[in-house]
Amino acid sequence: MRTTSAGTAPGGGRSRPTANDVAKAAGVSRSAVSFAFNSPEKLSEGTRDRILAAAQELSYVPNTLARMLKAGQTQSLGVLLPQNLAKVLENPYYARFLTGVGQVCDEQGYTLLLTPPLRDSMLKAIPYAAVDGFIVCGLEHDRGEVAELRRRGIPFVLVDSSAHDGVPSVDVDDEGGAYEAMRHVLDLGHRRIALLSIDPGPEHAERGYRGPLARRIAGIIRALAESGMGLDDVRLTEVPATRMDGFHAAKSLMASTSPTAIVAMSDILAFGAVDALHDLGLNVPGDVTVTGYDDLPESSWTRPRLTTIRQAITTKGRTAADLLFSAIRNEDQHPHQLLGTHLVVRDSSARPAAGPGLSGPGG
Amino acid sequence: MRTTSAGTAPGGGRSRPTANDVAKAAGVSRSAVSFAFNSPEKLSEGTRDRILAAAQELSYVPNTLARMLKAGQTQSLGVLLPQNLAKVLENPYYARFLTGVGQVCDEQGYTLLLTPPLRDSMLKAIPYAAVDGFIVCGLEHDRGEVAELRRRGIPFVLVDSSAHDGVPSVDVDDEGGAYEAMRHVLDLGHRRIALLSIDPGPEHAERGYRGPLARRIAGIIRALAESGMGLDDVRLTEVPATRMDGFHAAKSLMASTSPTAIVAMSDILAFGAVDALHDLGLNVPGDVTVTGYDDLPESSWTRPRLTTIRQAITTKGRTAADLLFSAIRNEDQHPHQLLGTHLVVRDSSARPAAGPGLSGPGG
DNA sequence: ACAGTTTGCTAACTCAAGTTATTAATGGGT
DNA sequence: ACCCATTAATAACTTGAGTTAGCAAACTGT
Repeated sequence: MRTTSAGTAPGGGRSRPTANDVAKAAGVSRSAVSFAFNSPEKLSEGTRDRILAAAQELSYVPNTLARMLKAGQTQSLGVLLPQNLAKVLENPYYARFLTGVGQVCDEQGYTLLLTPPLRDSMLKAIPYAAVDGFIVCGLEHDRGEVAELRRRGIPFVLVDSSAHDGVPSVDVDDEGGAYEAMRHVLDLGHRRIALLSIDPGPEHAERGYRGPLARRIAGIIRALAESGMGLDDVRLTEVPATRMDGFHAAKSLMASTSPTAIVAMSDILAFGAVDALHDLGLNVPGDVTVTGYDDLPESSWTRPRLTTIRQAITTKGRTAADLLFSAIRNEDQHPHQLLGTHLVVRDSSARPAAGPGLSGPGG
Repeated sequence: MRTTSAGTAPGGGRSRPTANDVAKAAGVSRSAVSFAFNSPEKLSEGTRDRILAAAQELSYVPNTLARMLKAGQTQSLGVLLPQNLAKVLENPYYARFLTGVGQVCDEQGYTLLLTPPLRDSMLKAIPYAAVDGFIVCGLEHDRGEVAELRRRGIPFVLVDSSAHDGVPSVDVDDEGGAYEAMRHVLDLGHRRIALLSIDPGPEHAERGYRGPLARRIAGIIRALAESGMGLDDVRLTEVPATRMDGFHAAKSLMASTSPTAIVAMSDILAFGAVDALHDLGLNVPGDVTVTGYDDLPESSWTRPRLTTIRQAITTKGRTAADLLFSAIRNEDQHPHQLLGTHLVVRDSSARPAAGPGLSGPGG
């Protein structure tokens, strides 16, 4: 006994009426029913009205899946995500990225299907997504997912991977961005520096840094090298990219090495760090310099306004979606897009209080 | 001439291989191919391996839509939205709501389909969403969309509507929340009050306030009435719920009536108002009291920390999704859920500077 | 050696549509 | 009255799969 709000059909039929039921009710063939909806000019006015009346009576609506199957398209765009929906949706970075994707979907009249890993596997999630194309987030080109998408013949675009031949992708100049951030802090004269970075996940041990994080670390190393330093000369902490983790990491950082500057690989982490420093009664940037990465909208609202690396996250989403749509339409287009980054100096960075005095670039 | 990355099939076939192609290649019937994947025990080891080998060779994968059609389920949950994807995704309120929905989807192994209006019509969007159920946001029960969902026999849950018989819904005690916010400001002694409210949209003229906004206004009126005031005694401004709009509205508000308190119907608007007041060199709450509505996470990070009305947005999303899943599973459950609200007093509200001195509750 | 069971596979049906080829009935022209 | 062109509707095919019923061959028991 189901107590669903359904069951309006006077015939008392259990399941939804199909075109067949309408055909029977109107005394015509099933083809005629289809014509009544899709090519009304092929039927006489009388028959058409009779069919539509019967459809109305039975409250018939064509089945969405069947129509998609026949049409060969879903009017839906998929985003293959590396994390759970809850994690992704509470992350402002993804909010902005998806906004960009959403802008294009809005223009094209497409829906947006968020596809998180199924039982911790992105690969397993793919067969459950009925979409015309995928935007794949944070995945290397040599992963099985790419092969799977190839076999399926579904158009796709990689985001935040490394540019690779034959695989369309949208990337950001992470190396340059991280370089600029570290260069800025070094140029200000800081030498006791903490690097607040993002946890590379369990695969890191076997594979090393991958994707954007690998490029950022490379940029950091380049900047340090220019000042005669190496990664070993900075205090490296890796935590998940949440405000809370940034908060706690900054606290334990201050308790141990007490750096004069904290270079965070994400604005969220930087916000948490600023919170922690305020909590300790320290002034930013008077006592400690903090820099972020991403330039989220919040970064210009916080006090002090955050010095950070601007990457056009929304543009990245838009570009990826544009690329994907031209792939879906089979248009030829340059498959790689590289987006720039640049330093935005605001109020959270300054020279160290009692610094060694040596400044000037090009150390 | 297509230059897609597809086309691995040695046969040179244009489209993706089907189970039929595999059957031909392996010299068996199509049924056998299906069995090889879904009930391997029904086939002899040799045949099964031969089929799987052929499938591998042709890089065959079962079609997602066809499987969904036959199975009668999509493993996907839909959210029917009243606004464009871009607008929704950049709105922190929705970010939190969808996080709640996402939590449940993660547990259930479901994907999440965001369905914005198609050509400005939520109704037209419904047929293009292949989902097992819908969460419908910000819609009254008497709208055509509800009827359409009924005809389709798709389970659904309304959110932010008004509780109504037979239509499952999740609602928040908006009347009580708005009452508390205004009560708090009145109790502090404020009498020159501005109400910074959300633009009710184009339908407002013919229909009046609807949904949560109607209830909030009602709560405001109740609180005012207790102090012998009416809506006419406060300055009412209605703008879209963005930080920028809050900023500009507060500026023009201060230029005209110069209220001692701004009661905002959304935290976002309150943030913008605080920005504007700081910009004018005014102190919050010293010169002007500001209260918000929603209690977004940001509200406890801003300086001053925002006095606001807490509504459990994430819980609302979770509850809606839970309700929807039990509807999908045909379990009987109480179809209405009402979530409470409560005042969170932080640092953005205080007695007016040179106020009339009269205080005490129960005015 | 023959009846009875088991194994292994396929034909035919199902999900629910859209589309092409074909037939039956009508209308017009000579 | 007969031929042709047009119209109106249907049968049959297509999208791509999963599932039941049933048939042939091989195997078992007496």
